Amino acid sequence: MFYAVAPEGEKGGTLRALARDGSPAGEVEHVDDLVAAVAERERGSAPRWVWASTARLYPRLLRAGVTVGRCHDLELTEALLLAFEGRPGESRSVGAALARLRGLPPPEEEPAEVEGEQQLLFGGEVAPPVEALVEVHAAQLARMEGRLRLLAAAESAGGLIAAEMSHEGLPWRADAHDELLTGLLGPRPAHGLRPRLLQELADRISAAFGHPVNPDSPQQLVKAFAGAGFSVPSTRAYVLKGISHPAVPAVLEYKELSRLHTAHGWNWLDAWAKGGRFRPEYVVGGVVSGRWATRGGGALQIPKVLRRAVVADPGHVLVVADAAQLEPRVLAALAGDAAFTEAAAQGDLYAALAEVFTGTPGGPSARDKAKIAMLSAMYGGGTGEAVQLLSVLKQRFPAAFEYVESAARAGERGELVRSLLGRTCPPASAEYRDLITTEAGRHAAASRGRFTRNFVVQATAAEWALAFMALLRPRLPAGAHLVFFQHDEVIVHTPQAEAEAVTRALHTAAAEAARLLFGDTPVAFPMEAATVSCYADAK
DNA sequence: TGAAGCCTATTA
DNA sequence: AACTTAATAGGCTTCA
Repeated sequence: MFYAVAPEGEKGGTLRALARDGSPAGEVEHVDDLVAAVAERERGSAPRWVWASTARLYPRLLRAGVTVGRCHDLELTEALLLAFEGRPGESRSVGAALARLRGLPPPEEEPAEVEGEQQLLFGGEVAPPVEALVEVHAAQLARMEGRLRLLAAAESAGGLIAAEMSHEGLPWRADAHDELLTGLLGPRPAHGLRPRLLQELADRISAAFGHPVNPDSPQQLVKAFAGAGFSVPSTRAYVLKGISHPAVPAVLEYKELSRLHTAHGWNWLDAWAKGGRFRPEYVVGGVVSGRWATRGGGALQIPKVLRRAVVADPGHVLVVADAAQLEPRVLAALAGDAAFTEAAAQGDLYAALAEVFTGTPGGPSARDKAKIAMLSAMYGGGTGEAVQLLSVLKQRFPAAFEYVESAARAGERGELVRSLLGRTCPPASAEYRDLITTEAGRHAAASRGRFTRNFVVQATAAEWALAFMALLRPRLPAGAHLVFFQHDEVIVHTPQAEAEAVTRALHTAAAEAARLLFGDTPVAFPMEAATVSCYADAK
C-alpha cells in the first residue's frame, strides 16, 4: 500500500513497506541503488511512495527515466496541516514535524542548499532517515479526516505533475522569440545598451519635453509632466492615457516595449529557453490559496505576444485547454444556490446570468454587467456601478451572495476560513484584534474581508484544478505530456495522432474532478480545448 | 555598496 | 471610470 523511501549517501537509500494505517509492514531494507529499487517496486505493486519532498527527490528519478503513479509528500502535507491548525509559520520539514511529535524543541535550521540539488537529494546527512518518515507519516494520517486526506493526495499528485512538467519542459522556439524581439525592438544590443527602437522612443520623449527625461524613472516622468502643466498622480498607463501631452504616445509605447525587453527579452531567452524547452520551476501550493507559484522565468506572467514562440515538435501538436469561468462555477457549486446553480449548468454562465440584468444602450451589455457583478462579489469590489449590480445579485442569488459575504465577515472578525477540502487561510496577526477598533484598523479589516471572501472561492477553484490534473495524468495516451499549467489552463504536448484521445481525456477528467469535489452537482465545468501547432493560435 | 521598498507591468 | 483577488520580477530610489 505505502512504501516509505529515504535517500542515503550518493546513490543508496532505505525503504520500508507500510500498512494502510501507516504502521510498518516489513523490515527496513537498505539498497545500494535507490532509483533502481523504486523503479522495480513501481513496476510491481505500484505503491504510494511516502517521501519527504517530491521536489527534491523526484527530479533524480525522472532523469533516470523513472516515473511513479502516486505519492504522499510529507512536507506538502505538513504545510497543509499546519495551516489547517492555524500555525502556518512553523517549519514543514520532517525534522521539525518529528520534534513537535516528541515535544522537543525545533531542530537547527536546515543547511542551505549550498551544494545544490545533489547534496540535498541524496546527501545522507540532510535527508531524514526512513524511521522519521514512517513516524511523521503515521501521525499525519491520524491528523486528517476524509477531506483533508483528499487534499493531501491532490497536493502530492500536484508535486509529481510539477516535477514532470519541469522535466519535460514547454516547447520553446528561440528563433521565433528572437525574430519577434528583433521586429519589435531592433537587433539585439550590446550588453547594457537599449535596443535601437527603445532608444529612439526615449529620444522622442526627451525631445517632446525639451529636456532629457529617463522614461524608466517614474519620478522623472511625473516631474516632467508637472513642468509641462500636467499634474499626474502616477505614470500608470491608464493615467497617462487621460492626458493630452505630445510625449504620451511615445511613453506608452516605450513602457510596453521596455517591459518586453527587460522581463522577457534576450537575457530571458539565454537563461530560460535552453535546448528548445522552457523549464520553469513550479512551486506547488506556493500561493496561500493553493495556486501554484513559479521561481524564476516568470512562467505565469508570459506576455501573450510570446505565445508565438511556443511551437509543437514535428509530428506533434499542443492541446490547449482552459476551464471556462471556473471561479463563478465553483462558487455556484459551493453555495448550492438553486437559481445560480441553474445558470452555472449552462455553457456560458455569464450569458445565463444576464437574464436578470438590463443592458445599457451604448454601454455595458447585460452580460457585461453580470460579469462585473460576479467579479465584484468574489473580489470584494463595490465602487460605482458595481454597487447596484451587487444588489441585484443579492436579491436574485441570495445563497451565493451569502456564501462570500459570510466568508468576508469571518475574515473581518479575524477568524480562519477554509476551502472545500480544508485548505486554510493564514490567521490574522496578533495585533489585528486591537487594531480593528481604530480607523486604520477598519481599513485592515476591510482588506482582510476581501482576502477571505476571495480565498474560499480561489482556493476551491485551485483544488478543482489540482484534482483535474491528477485525474487527467493517468488518462493521457502514451507520448502525451502535460507541459504547462497556469491556474485554470493546461497545455498537453502530444503526438498528432493522439490529439483526439487527449481532448477526450481532458473532458473526462473535468467531469470527474467536479464529481470528486462536489458530488452530483448540476453545475457544469466545461473545458474549452483547442488543438494547434502554436500556442498563439489557440482562441 | 547592498538591502529594502516603491513603481509598474504581466498573468489568471 | 478606475483599480477589487492572487501572484513574479526588474529598474529605480532611499537608506543604513
